Amino acid sequence: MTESDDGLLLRISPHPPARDAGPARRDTSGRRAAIARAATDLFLRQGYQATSTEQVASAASVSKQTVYNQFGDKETLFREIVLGVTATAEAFAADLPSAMDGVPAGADLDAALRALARRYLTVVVTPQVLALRRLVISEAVRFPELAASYYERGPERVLAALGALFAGLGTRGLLRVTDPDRAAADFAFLLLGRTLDEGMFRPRTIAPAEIDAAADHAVDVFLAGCRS
Amino acid sequence: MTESDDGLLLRISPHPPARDAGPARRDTSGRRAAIARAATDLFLRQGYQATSTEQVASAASVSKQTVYNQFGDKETLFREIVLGVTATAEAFAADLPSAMDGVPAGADLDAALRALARRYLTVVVTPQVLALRRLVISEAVRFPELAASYYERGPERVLAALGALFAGLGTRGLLRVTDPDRAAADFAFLLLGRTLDEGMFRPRTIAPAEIDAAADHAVDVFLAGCRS
DNA sequence: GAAACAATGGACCGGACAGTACCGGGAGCA
DNA sequence: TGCTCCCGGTACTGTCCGGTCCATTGTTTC
Repeated sequence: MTESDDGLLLRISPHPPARDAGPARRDTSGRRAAIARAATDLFLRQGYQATSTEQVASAASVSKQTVYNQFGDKETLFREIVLGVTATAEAFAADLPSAMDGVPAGADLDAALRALARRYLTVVVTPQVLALRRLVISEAVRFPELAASYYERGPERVLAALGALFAGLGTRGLLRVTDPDRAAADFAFLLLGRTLDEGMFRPRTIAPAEIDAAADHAVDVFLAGCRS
Repeated sequence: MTESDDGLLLRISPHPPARDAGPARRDTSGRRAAIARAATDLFLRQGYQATSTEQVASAASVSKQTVYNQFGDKETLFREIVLGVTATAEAFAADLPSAMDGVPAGADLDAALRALARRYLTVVVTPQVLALRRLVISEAVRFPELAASYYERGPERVLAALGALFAGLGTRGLLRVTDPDRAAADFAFLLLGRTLDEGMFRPRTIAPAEIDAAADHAVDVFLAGCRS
């Protein structure tokens, strides 16, 4: 609670869903955002069960009643927080397909893939992303529909975008791909698998050099299988 | 609580650590094992926080006091359960290196790798293994040393055994490997990545045909990179 | 057969926490 | 400026759960 890392994009809707009619009487949206920020920080660091609504309230410099007025109950708050943070992954997935539109020749494909791999891995091993994964997995039993929604909007959407990307490279003759979706999964898990898996159990900081090495290696192995 | 799937190996020590001196007065080990079985089932299905010691006791047809006499407190019980189930993975890892000692020629390498991949994937997507992973990840914040221990004895040990296997195949000239550990991670995550990742968020049963297809594909891609 | 001993089991305690009731005070309106 | 409405803060309630206490029972030994 001493410091909160605000490097995290928040997509919490600034208006409470119930009372959008009528003029805002007070500084409602500011408080709501403050609660969302505090809750995001606490949930990601401590998990759902371990954070009490009182903790959220005091971290947001707000009373507990305000939290309940804004979000209804703890489960709703949690859902909004998780979906809000998940939006970050959606934004990344949306950028992926366009990332390699400009690749002209086969020689540059290598470099472009390496750059893409580096960007991808860098985002995924972010402490916030790892913490979100841990959080969603932790509550997958209690909130199965939330876990499914996260997977769909996050990892699966990224895989789909990657598949579309590879399909495009295939039709342009730059890559020999029979099944773009499988190729996407191969690429993704060659790249992320080890780091992501270890990151679930042993939090540690990944050095940039390590990221570069992993990205280069993944691209090497991947291209060995489907260079055209 | 209606039924407990007992397909899970349990390696809980049948004797309480404190009183191994003196003759056992009652049916101590039986009760201890029953508690361990019930706790394993409940922890894997519901998680640590959501299962109360009373639930464990009643599922084991035993009183709460007996649980506390046998295991001290809830945290100790949890640690023993997790380490006990983890022993399953250790047993698998111990079998891996010897799995391919008898591979004679290069033609059979393909088939042997496919069989290995199929066995590996089949074990890892077991509901019990997935549940254990989810459980350990869930409590990684509260029990960091347990998470580290699980990772070390489970996934990391399997990767090390796989690395040793590939190193052996390399020296025998059957495979072209520069870095056996990296090759092991590549193989493992090509094979498991997608299924394992999805399994964390969306519990579903994996059809045997799906396992075969994934195993064959993983071996294809892997061998494309390091066939000698 | 009896006494001693230890584990057992049901009742119990203290704390934590989600959610609520009620009152004070500030914002809009006349 | 005064009135009204509604939001927010404090204090509270009911519940659940981890852990403990003590009477009881079954076992072992003499």
